Amino acid sequence: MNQPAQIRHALSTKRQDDFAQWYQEVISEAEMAEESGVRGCMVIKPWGYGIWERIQRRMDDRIKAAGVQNCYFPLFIPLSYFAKEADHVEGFAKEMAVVTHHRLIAGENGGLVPDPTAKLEEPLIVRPTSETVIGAAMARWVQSWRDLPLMTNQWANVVRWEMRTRMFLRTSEFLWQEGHTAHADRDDAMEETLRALEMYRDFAETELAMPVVAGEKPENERFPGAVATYSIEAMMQDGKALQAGTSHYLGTGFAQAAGIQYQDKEGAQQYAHTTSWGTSTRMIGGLIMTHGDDDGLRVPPIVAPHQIVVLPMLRDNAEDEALLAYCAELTKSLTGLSAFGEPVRVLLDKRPGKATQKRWAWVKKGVPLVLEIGGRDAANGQVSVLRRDRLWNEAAKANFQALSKDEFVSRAVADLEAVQTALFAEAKDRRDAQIAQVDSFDALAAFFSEDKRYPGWAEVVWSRPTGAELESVVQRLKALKLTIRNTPLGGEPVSGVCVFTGAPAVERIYVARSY
RNA sequence: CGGGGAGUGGCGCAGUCUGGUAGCGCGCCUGCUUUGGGAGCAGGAUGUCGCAGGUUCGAAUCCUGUCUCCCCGACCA
Repeated sequence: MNQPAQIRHALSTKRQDDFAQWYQEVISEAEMAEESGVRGCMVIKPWGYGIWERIQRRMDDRIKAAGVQNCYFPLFIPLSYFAKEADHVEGFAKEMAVVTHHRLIAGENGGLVPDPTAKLEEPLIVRPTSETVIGAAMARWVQSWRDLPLMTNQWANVVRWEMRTRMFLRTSEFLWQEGHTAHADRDDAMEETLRALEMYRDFAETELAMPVVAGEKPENERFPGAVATYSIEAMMQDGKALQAGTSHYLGTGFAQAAGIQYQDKEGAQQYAHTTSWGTSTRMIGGLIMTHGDDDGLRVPPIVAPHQIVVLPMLRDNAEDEALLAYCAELTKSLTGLSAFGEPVRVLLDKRPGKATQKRWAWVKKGVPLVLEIGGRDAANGQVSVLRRDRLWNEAAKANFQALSKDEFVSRAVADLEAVQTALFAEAKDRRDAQIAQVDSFDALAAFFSEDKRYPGWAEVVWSRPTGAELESVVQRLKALKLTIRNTPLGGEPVSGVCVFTGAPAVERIYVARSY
C-alpha cells in the first residue's frame, strides 16, 4: 500500500476551495493586519507594516534617484480647492469624508455632538488624492521656465469612502506615495508619466517579484481629470487582474484650475503640464495573491522584514546556553553579509516556546529561509535549512536540508537570490499560461464562461473605439463581469479586426475580471 | 447603498426557535513526563454573550435602534 503522503498544510482554507477566505486567512494567520472597529479601516500589524516599510524604502530610493523631492502636504483640503477641476470633482465627490465642525459639546443623551456654534465657514475634505492642494502650492512655486520641471512626491494616507472594502486591496483609508510633477510642455510631462510607469513596472517585477503588464488604460478608466492614464496590471492566482500602480498625464487642466503658470523664454505666460503617479498598500494585497500558498504568505526576500530567521530548539536545560551562543554567532556571521545591496536581515528568535510552533508561525509569515538549530547541529557545526518556496519533501514533511554552518553562510546570499528569482519565475509562468489569445467576442465569452474557475486574461485586438462606441463595448463586457485592463506598451504591431466592432484593429488589449 | 449571512474567553464554534444567569475544541498558565521535528497526561485561568434602549421577577435568548465584519450586486484612480 503506497498511499501518497498527505501534506498537512498550515492554513485551514486552500486557495482552490475558497480564494477570498484563503486571502483573509493569510492576512490573519501571518499577522499582517486586523480589523480596527472603524468601518473600512484596518490596523496594520508589525509584519504587514514591516513589508510596507520595505516597499517604502526601496521605492523611495528610486523616486529620489529620479530627481524627485519629498514634501508633505495637508491632510485637509478646502472644499473650494477641490471644486476647481470639474472632472476631478465628478470622479471623487461620491466618496468624500468631510469635516464640518471644530468642537464637540455634550449632547442631550449624554454623548458628544458637534457644537452647532463651531461650524466651519468652509468645510474641509479629507484628501482622497492631493492634486488640488499640491497644485495650489505649485502655482506659488512656479514663476519661470527655469523652475521647471518641478518634481515632488509625498508619502501619506488618503481617504476614500468606499462602499465595499477588502483588507489591503480597497480600504477607506490607505497609505501610498503620490508623485506630482509640473513641466514646461507636453513632451516633458509625457516622458515623466512614462518614466514613473516604467519605475513601477521594474519595481513590481524586481522587488516584489510580481510580473506586470505596463500599459495605457482605456478612455473610460481614466483618472478623473486626466488626459491619459497608464497602469501596471498583475494577475492574481485566481486569474483576476489587479491594478498595482498608476501614472497619469494630466495635460494643463489642473494647471489651469490651480493657476500653475510660468513665463517662457519669450516672455509669454504658459500653463504647465502636470503629471501624477501613485502606488499604495494595495501592492501588499497583490503580493499575497501572487506569492501566497496553502501554507500562508511567501515574501520575496527583497521586501521581507526578516530574510532569515534563526530558531534555536531550546530545551530548558543546561545545553541551551551553548546552543544560544552557537546561534548568536551564526546570526552575527549572516548579518555581516550583503544581499540585494543591503545588509542581510536576520532575526534570532530566542523567545521561549517550542521551536516547532514558532517554525509554523514563520512559515505562515513567509520568511524566505528558516534555520532550525538543535543541540546536535551545534555540536556538529551544522544548520538545518528550510526554504519557504520548497517547503515540503516527498514524505510530506518539512523539507529541511542539513548543511555545515560554513557552507550555509557562504551560500546564504545566493539562496536568497534564488528564492527571489524562483518566486518571480513561478508567478510569471503561471500568468503566461493563463493568458489566452482570443479572436472573436464569442470566443471571449466562452473563455470566461462560468465553469472555468480560474480563466485568467484574454488578449484581444481592437479598433480603440471612443465615445458611445466605447461605451457599448464596456457594457457588453460588463455583462460578462469583465473590464479592459490596459493596452500594453511596446507590443508588436497588430493585424486583423476588432473583436468588438469588426473594424480594423489598431492595438492589443487585455480583458479580465478585476479587483 | 440594495440583497444575504454573522458578531458568545486569544481563535473557531454550540447554546437563541421553546427566557432561569454560559459551554466545547484549539490556544494560554502551572506541574510531571517526553524530546531531531506541528508531543502526552493532570490541574488551572480567562466572558459586562458587539453596543444602547425596551419587555420581564429574571434576557446571550424576545422587541426596537445602532455599530462592525463577511459574501453577492451596484459603485469604484
